[in-house]
Order: sequence, then C-alpha cells, then structure tokens
Amino acid sequence: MANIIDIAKKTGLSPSTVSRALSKPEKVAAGTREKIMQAIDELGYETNIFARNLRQGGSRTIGLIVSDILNPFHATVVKAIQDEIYREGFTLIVGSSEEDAAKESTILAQLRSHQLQGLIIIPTSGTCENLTSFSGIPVIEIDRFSGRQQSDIIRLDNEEGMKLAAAHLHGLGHRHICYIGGSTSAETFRERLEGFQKYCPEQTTKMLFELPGIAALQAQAADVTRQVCQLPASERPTAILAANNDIAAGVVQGVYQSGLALAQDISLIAFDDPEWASFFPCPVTAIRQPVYDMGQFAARQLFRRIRGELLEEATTWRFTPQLIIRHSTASLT
Amino acid sequence: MANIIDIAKKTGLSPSTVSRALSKPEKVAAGTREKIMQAIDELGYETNIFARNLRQGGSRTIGLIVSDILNPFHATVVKAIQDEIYREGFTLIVGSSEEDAAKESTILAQLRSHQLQGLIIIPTSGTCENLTSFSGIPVIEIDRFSGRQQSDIIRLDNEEGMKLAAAHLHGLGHRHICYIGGSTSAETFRERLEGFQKYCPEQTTKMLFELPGIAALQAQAADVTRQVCQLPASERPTAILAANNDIAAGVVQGVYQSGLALAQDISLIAFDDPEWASFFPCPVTAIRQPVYDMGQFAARQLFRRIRGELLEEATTWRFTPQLIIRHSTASLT
DNA sequence: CTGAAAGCGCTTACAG
DNA sequence: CTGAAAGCGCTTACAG
Repeated sequence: MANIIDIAKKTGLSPSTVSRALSKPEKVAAGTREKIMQAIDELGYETNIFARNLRQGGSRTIGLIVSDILNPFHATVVKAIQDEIYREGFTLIVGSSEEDAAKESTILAQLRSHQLQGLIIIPTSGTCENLTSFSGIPVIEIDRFSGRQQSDIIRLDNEEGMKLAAAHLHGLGHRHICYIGGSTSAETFRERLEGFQKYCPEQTTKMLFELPGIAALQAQAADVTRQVCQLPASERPTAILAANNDIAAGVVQGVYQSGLALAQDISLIAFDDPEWASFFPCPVTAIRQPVYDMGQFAARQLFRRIRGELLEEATTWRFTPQLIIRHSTASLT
Repeated sequence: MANIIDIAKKTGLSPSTVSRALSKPEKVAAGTREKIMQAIDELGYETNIFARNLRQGGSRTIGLIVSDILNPFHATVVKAIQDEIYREGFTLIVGSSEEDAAKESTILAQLRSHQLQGLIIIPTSGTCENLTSFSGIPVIEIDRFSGRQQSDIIRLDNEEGMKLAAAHLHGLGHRHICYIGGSTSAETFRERLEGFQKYCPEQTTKMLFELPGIAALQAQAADVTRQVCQLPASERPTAILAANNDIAAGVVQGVYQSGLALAQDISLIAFDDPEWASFFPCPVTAIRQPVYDMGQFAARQLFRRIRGELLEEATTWRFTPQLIIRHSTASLT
C-alpha cells in the first residue's frame, strides 16, 4: 500500500506537507492540498494507524469486554458503544469473556498491548484483580461491578424496578407471590432480591427461589416453575416474578408444560424485556432496562474521562427501569 | 508504561536481547531470560503492538463486519470468529453496518487504516464497490454475497433446507401451504423461495408472500398472517413456512392475534431456529443453520488464505441445515 | 549468546 | 506556506 513518501514523491512535495494536508488542511495552500488529495486518490493511500499511534503516543483505541455476546443485553451494549466510538473516530476492540474469569484475564492481557485509552467492561465475578493492571486509564463497568475502586459504574436501579413490579402486582390484588432469581453472589441478583423483600407489601405471602449460578438459568427456572405449578391452586402463588430474561423464559416453559395458562392461572412479570415477550401468545409484562442508553452513557462518560473533563471521583450511575404492562399479569379482583 | 529500553537498562542488557527473550526465548541464555522476565514483571511491561506491527509490516488484525449485531445469527458469528481469532493471537475489530451501505463504507474506510490481513463480512446489499479497495487481502463473505469475484463465500444450502421443510409438511399431509419470505433482491430469500418452488410437491396449492425489504419484517409478517388466518377454514392454507426468524416471530404473533392455535388450526415451520422456538407454548418446528460452525469455518478458511496454504480460487461453501421437529407442525391424517 | 545500528511510516517542533 | 530532521518502540539482519 502506498505510504506518505510515495505521495510526497508523486507530488514533488515533502512528507511533512503531505502529513499536514491530512491533519491540518488549513495550514496548507489550497492548490497544494488539491494536488495531494488527487495523488492520494490515485495511489489509494490510507494512513498507517500503527505509525501514527506510535508517533503520537495515543492509541485512540477503546476496549470493551462483555461476558456473553449472545445475550441481547450485551449485544445492545456493544451496539450502543460502537455507535459512539465510531463517531469519535476511535477504534473499538471487543472481547467476550463467557463468564470465565480466566478467559477475561487473557483478553485483558491482549488488550493491554493495544495501549488502550479506556476500557468498558461487563465484568464476570471476581474480576477485580484482572483489572489492577489497568490503573492508568479510565474504566467503566456496566451492570455489575468488580470491586475496583476507581471505576465508574453504570447500573440499573434494581430496587426501583422491584418497587414497580411489586406495586403493579399488589394493585392487581396479588397477595401470594413467587420470586425466582439467580445467585445473590451476583450483585444484580442480590439487589433485585432485596428490592423484592423491601417493596413487597407486608400482607403478602412470599415464596423465594435463589437458583445457583448466574448462567444456564433457564432450565433450572423451568424445573422450579413446574414444582410451583403442581401445588394445589389454594397453596400456589398467584404470580411469579422472574429476575431476568433467561429465568423468564424458563418460567414460561414451566407454566405451559404444567398445563397452566399465563394470566388466567398464574401471572408473570419478567425483569428485562426480551424480544419474545411482546409477541408471545400471552405477551409478558416486563420491567425494561434502558440498555442502549446505558451503553451510550458509558461511552460518553468514558470519553469525558479520557479528555480529562471530569475530575470528580468515580461514582455509580443508576438508570431507571420502566414497567411495560402487557397481558401476563391478571387482576384478581 | 515501561518499554523495552527500560527493561534493557534495568537488566543491563541490550534492547535486542530483551526483544529476543520475548519472541525467540530459545535463542537467549536461560539466566538472561529469567532476569529479563523478572524485570518485565516488576515494571509491568507489555509489548507495544503499534511499534511491533509497524516494524513487522503485518498487523495481525482481522476485520469483521456484520449487518446487525442484535440478530442472534450475527452475534453467534461474531462469537465463533472471536474464539478462533484469539486462539491465533490476532486482533479482531468488529463493526456493524445496520444494513446501511453508507455506514458499511465508513467502517470499511476505518478498517483500511488498520492494515488488515483479512476481512470477514456479512455484506449488506450492493456492497461490491465498498470492497474493491480490499483487493490485496483475503475476504470471506457469510450468508450473503457482494458480487466481489475473489471472495470465498460461506452460506447455507437454502434449497436443501426448503427440501427438508417441504418434505416434512408433505409427509404430514399438508397440501395447501403458505410461504412468507423477504425481498428476493436478497440472495438468501431468493434461494429459499426457489427452493420452496422446486421442492413443494406438484399437487400442493401454494400461496406466496414476498415482503418488501430485508429488515423490519416482523410487523409485516404479522399483518400478512392475520389476513391469511381470516380466510375461511376451507380456503386457508394448513401450514405456513416462515423464511427467517423475524418472519416467524410475526407469524406467531399474527396467528395468536387471530385467535387461532398453532398446530391445531395451522402448522408452522420457521427457517432459522430462534431461541424462543424451543420454549414457546407450542414449540416451533425449525430449519436450523449450523451458525457457529459457519463462523468458525470462515475464520479458519481466512487463516488458511492468509498463510497462503490455499491456492485454489475462491469458492462458495454450502452448509447443510437440519430439521428440528417440535410441536407446531401437526399431521392432517 | 549478545549488541550496535538501521528502519518500519508517521508527526511535529523548528527553521526558513 | 514548506522542508529537513528527529524520534515514537520495536525487530532484525549483521557482526562479533
């Protein structure tokens, strides 16, 4: 590929001038600029980013690590951040840790050699030490947090979500509610469970399931749901609160396998708003996270940090969820 | 961050030796090597990849452009390719074109400055000219093709998929089948429609819908399905063949909105096997693509090309789909 | 087995 | 407005 010296030769100018024509066009005579641009077109020149980055000492590169790219939440975050980063002319390098701290660590090591100017991560459990070597650059953590002190953290207001859900169910007359969540070793599930405990009105009978782990929850949720559905109607909860989209999928599966019908026999609210919730035969009432906004905010916040516009200490930013009422929550009155 | 000269100073060795200890350890005395490794640990040194790439003239970087990262097909491709590429110690830069040729072109321009050694792309329509400047490096196209001559192409055997679907429906006694697909300006939809035409047995009454466009198909499919469902039972097709996952979602929605039941009133086969197909109240019979395998093969094929192991001309590779029989296809006999 | 030197392609003070 | 020169951090023949 043509380089800046080829362009210089072709135009009879110096490499300095060619470089300037590209980076500070106003400092170059109009005629000169045109001649250069034409040569660039003809020879198909494109700046060698390695040389530029080496010389300038800045990589204009951001790292992004999600823990499961197949999860729509994560894919949406990738998309949002990508949109912002291309706008800024930065390069984004994406990795997926598959909820595996060792894999995360490997990816992080590779990223380090790219002289990242910033990092955005949905950390997997116990990631803090993986991040210690990133002390020099701003780090933003989404949805979960590693325990690293200097990170900005962007999360849902999980308690608020549970407040919305509990109030909705209570308003419909539900007084016997089943909560199914993942392991509270994950902060997100801990907060959701706490929110449920806190906002579920006192006169309500609660049934709680904490599934082990944070992955492969769907099958487990289906099992648990089948148990719940087998209870005689008088002892059975009238509503289920599924603490994330995988669990919601399992609940739906379990309910139908038990021969019951959503809404009619048992109500359901899903935390997260998976795609299928809207076109399900019985569309599912959901607590929706503003995922795209969260990703976008993460990227913008990161750029503010990189530019040094923000001198405050790292903080946690909470985003507000929204209750989407559909047909899976029936009134008992 | 520490560089190779810092390590050299600290150990009293030359930069050459430090570099060699890293890249060709066997050429350096064991003791020297240890001393160097220790210094690297202490100072937290990490190779500057820009300097290395600049010097070596190769970027060890692959570009990947999908057209919609939120589509599970695309997300799976990203994951598969990522897995392969990390294994090879390469860097992957991912972009999403959002089915927009202009955006694709912008991303491609950015990628060019990274001196890519290879490119994998799910091209959006009419992309060929966007790719002309990538004449020097191997390009692999997945699922669709741009028209570029020198690309390897990896696709599903769509006709075979339709053959499986048609045979399954025919075997169950269906003789009145509705096909709903996207615009045949997209090769994939063209092939699926052709496959349907070709393998649908002669005694069958066919009803064909070609929706405009290749995006936002769900709502359109729901509309069309409602029309179909409103037909009197005697004139109504007994089965619907949905040509991709978005269309399948719309069909499901349309069927339920019409008050009909899947299987019982009307059968459904979905091309692609979306996550929800398996836990739907009436789990959906599907034609599944080996998506992960296709992505993995793309990456491996690309590496073969990069290494020059493959001298044959670029070809099209067809992957075989699989029929997953669930409950949405009922027997009429 | 180790070191001195050149060079990858670019940018950037500095001089004119 | 333009050019000559130095240097970013690394690797790699070449010499010893």
